[in-house]
Amino acid sequence: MCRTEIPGPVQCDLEEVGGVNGLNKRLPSKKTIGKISAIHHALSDPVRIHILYLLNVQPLCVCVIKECIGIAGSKLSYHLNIMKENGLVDSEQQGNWIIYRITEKGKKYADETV
Amino acid sequence: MCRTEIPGPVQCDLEEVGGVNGLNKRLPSKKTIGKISAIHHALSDPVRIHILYLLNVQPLCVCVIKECIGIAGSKLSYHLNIMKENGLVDSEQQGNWIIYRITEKGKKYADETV
DNA sequence: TAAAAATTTCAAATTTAATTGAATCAATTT
DNA sequence: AAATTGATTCAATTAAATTTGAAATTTTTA
Repeated sequence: MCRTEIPGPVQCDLEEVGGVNGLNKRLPSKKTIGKISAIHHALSDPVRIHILYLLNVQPLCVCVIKECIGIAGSKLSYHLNIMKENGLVDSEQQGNWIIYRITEKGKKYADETV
Repeated sequence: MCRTEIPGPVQCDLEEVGGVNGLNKRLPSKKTIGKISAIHHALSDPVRIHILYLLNVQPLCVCVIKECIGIAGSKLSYHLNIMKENGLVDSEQQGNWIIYRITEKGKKYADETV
């Protein structure tokens, strides 16, 4: 890694932890890291956060979400789908409409402070 | 919004909340929504989650992070910078090295369950 | 069963993010 | 002060995500 010595405190802590190998053992698996980044990716767009907070108030059909946000239907579908794939929302057909609702998982993220 | 009527339960809840206007008033501001999506974007890459968990164990210089993750220096710099801009980590120069540490804000995200 | 409405799907175009390697910068050592 | 090392910056490239509008799908109504 570094040819010469690395800084004292970092060095000490690192030894205590078992060096680079020991450090790596303390980390989540590659798979887990992938899942974590994926859920954050699903939340990384303002449109999707907007939808999340809307559905945190009450379940809504697509046409009302569309009216609230003011975007094209195809665009809305695209974002709803990403949220659904990541378990933030789910949907149910009711007659001519499809009602989207926030999931328990989604709620976890709808209450965070910035 | 919808030409005919919207589904009963959605309709009722929506009226209670003050219609689309009332609903919109319950949401965070555009600015807040932007901040929330930005922080999630900073966490939306596996490399950055990897770094976050590394630094959650202990502060590290760039060369050790590089060794743990196994990526090019310029790539690492790019990701560290995004994390820093979003307040997940900060850094301090110590002689020839730059030590990165997780922030309080960063810690909040390093303990979440998937 | 044809027409209409709500929503989704698809392919193309656009935008944004990430990667790469060379060059640069800053601190340190000789 | 020149050479070395750790780290960042930059411009070019590649890759991924988002947007767009038209077409298709599903359900309901006439």
